Amino acid sequence: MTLPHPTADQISLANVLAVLGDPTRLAIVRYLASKEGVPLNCSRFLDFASKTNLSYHLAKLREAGVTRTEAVGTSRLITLRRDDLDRRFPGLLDSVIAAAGDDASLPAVGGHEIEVRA
Amino acid sequence: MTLPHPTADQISLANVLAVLGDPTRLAIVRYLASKEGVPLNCSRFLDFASKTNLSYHLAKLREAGVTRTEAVGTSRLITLRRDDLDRRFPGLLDSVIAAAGDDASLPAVGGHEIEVRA
DNA sequence: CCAATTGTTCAATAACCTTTGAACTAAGGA
DNA sequence: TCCTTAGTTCAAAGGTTATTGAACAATTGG
Repeated sequence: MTLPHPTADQISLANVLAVLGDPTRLAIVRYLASKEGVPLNCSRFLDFASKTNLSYHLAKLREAGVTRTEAVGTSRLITLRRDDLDRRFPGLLDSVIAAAGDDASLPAVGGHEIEVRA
Repeated sequence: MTLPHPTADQISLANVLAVLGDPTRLAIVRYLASKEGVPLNCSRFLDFASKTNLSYHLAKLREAGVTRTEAVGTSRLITLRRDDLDRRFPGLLDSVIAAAGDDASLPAVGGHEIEVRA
């Protein structure tokens, strides 16, 4: 893990909410949740924003403590920090994901066929 | 009810999260939750911001569908839209309020002694 | 080594957010 | 009627956010 992440207790509720309060980032988180356990690289999110813009949004998610980003080769493997978020804010992530799943204003979670190769 | 409110299904998740992602508004919501059932007027929130600024934040909360504001005389009576929020985003409000209660970075919920007179 | 792939950084821009004080409206009481 | 109380509106300032394209760095495969 090369990139800077907050520790679990540095994660602030207001910050997490603010970061999730953006449609692009909410779509990213929903997509991560739909593939939970599988680390996804940035290119998996290109439906939601341009490459440059993804770099920005993924950094916001990481800095807020919502995601963990691991550098592997030229890739960044991204996962939800479910354990830390659940410990810190029980039930929050689940209710956000469930609500996002019902939200028609968000782009649908697409089905790329190829997962990241381990 | 004079002031404009979104209907329950106009309430957007991203917007609710964005609006709650501000420490002042989070403190207001937490305070409302701590007195749930009791309509509070604006002056009850003067610990959190100036009068002018409260007007701004309370409008944001109302426009996002988080609170309901009723004009009574020169007062505005403010309540949480728990029913609508729970129907739309089950569990969200409770987990936010619970998390906010544990968050040391937010101002404590103070105990004014006098409730609004019915 | 060369080229392609992955993603970051930078500067610029436009939009939006928060906060302020001064001026305002509207209702209620003396 | 006059004053007070409760909140709103306005314009301005300063800050942050989201988005873009061009340029960059780093790893990997041929």
